[in-house]
Amino acid sequence: MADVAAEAHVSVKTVSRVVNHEPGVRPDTAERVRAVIERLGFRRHDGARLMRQGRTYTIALVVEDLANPFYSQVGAAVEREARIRQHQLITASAEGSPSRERAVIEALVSRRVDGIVVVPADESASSDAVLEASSTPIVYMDRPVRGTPRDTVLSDNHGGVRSAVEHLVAHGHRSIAFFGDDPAFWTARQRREAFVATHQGLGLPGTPRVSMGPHTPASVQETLRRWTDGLESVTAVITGNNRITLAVLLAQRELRLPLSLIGYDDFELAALIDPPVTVVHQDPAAMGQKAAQQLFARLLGDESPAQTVVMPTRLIVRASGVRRGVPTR
Amino acid sequence: MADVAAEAHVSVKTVSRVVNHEPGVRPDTAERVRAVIERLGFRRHDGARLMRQGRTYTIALVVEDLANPFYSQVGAAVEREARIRQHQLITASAEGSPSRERAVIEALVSRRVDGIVVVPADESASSDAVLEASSTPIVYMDRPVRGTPRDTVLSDNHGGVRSAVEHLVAHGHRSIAFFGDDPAFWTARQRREAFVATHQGLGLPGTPRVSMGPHTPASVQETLRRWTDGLESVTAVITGNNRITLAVLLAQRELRLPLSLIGYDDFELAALIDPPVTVVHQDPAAMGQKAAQQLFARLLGDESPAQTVVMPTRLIVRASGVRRGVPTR
DNA sequence: TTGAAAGCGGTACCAC
DNA sequence: GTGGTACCGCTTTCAA
Repeated sequence: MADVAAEAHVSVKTVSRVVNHEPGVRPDTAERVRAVIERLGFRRHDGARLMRQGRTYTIALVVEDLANPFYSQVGAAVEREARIRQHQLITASAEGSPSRERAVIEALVSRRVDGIVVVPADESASSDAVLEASSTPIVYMDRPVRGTPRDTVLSDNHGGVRSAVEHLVAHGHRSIAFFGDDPAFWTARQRREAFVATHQGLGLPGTPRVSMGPHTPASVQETLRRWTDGLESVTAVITGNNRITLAVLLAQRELRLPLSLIGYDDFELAALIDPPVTVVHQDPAAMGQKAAQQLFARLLGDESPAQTVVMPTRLIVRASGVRRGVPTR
Repeated sequence: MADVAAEAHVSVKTVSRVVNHEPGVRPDTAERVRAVIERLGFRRHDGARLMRQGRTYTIALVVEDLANPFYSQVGAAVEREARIRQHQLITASAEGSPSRERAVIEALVSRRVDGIVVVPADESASSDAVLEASSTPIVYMDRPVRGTPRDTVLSDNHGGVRSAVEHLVAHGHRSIAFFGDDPAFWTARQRREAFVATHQGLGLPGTPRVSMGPHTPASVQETLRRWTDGLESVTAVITGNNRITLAVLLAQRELRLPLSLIGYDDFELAALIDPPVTVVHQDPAAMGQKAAQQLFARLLGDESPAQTVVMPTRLIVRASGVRRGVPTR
């Protein structure tokens, strides 16, 4: 900028005015400056500018794994909200490790990102102190953290599972089982609780049959065999996520079990499986958008108390939820 | 930092030394400084530091759409390489628009990112001048650009299609058709050319049957009907990407056509479709990793001529490639 | 071992 | 309209 100023015989301040389209520069001066800028190939150094202004116009997204479709959809939505507002998005994976998450967040705070959206690795809010000290706005997604209330965007796990159970019951199922993910995950526990509560609430017979992860293809098969081997055979299964849906589909095919099935999370070819798979759809894009909007509201000065938003799920009815008769034994 | 210095009765330079673990500070001085840092909750401002050092320890990835599984896998791989090297990753979507891509890249250059990996929206290298002027290293992915040679990481489109055709021929197919994507895309044209070339190279009878996009479900059905209606009915189809594979599967089911099929790009439940779908697998993670490694090599001073790397594809054989008999008419 | 001062590349503030 | 200068928060350089 100093070079441009010298070359155009004006002060740096005037160059700055031209670059930033500030008023109060004579058109011919501005034109002369612009010509020099063009000739020298000058570009404003945003780092310097932002340092002076104290804002980086950058937000960050911290997730477990960017390649996971759920997170990548969240990422796309957050990036979009950022771009609309002339912000950049830094994405970082914590690979499910709280310590790595903490390190990542500390690095982001050191960079003075304006705000962070994070899908926390656990409920410990391990970087709370750092964030508190730096007063960097943060929005949690998908899972809440303990301690001070924070802005949080969750999915309606309870409602999602309930809609699945009700759909199956409406189609005549009375013996429904649940395959959940590792109970180390908050969402997995939520869905399990929702299943048990709905099971009891609807007065279904017997004790709710539940199998929590981590699962292996072998363990899924074994469990399915057990559940379908006997007088009170299970007639329908609800899964706790995508991966488990896949495992159950495979096991079911292997064992030739005509079980009904409702998966958690939609997947691209759900309509092409035979029968097409009915699923509980969480809307990751909507969740990401909501989280970003909440974050930007804070950046714009919203000082209201931290709020938790629960996003609705939607049951996408295909065909796998209808009664398929008693399993062959 | 000035605050810390004042509080610890040392100069800012000494604080700087402590923060950066530079030698030449007496242990007790360092300890005193550390105590103050702790008490004041001081964090080094990386923006200021990086400005002084002239490097941002940040790279960027520009793609069409982060939610697309191909790109999100690339993104995860690039982020991983960045994280390993203590860099941050800024991700940006250009939504397939060359002008938006240009704007995004200009913003990144203004931020002085150390380097950029980009999946270009078209072949025009629209931001070439900007990048050239700023001498920001860039690595192109998936598609080449015209003009000055640049570091580029491509997938072996020709080999991928050839392996598909050969697989079908090995299973007795002689009448094979190709559903490509919009020829506006370089990869779509590559794959079409590869199909035609292989078709002729293997001496298959007749003119290669090819339908290029953009496709709609209706157009795909119509084309399939035409291709299977007559004496020289097509017995196998190769698709140009994921989306088209899906469209063909749907149309095929609708029309009850027992066509063999090989899809381009693997997808999660390919093994669960009936019959399980054989696909040409490009390895997006490997491509992203390679591109990032190439970029970091440049950042470390590699001055060798621009190179183009072609990553191999892999045919994942399931069952949809075998002969399924003459279509019902 | 420690510190003073210049400077990175801009912007804020105020004078002219 | 335009310019001078302090300053953002840190590192670099060099002197003490």
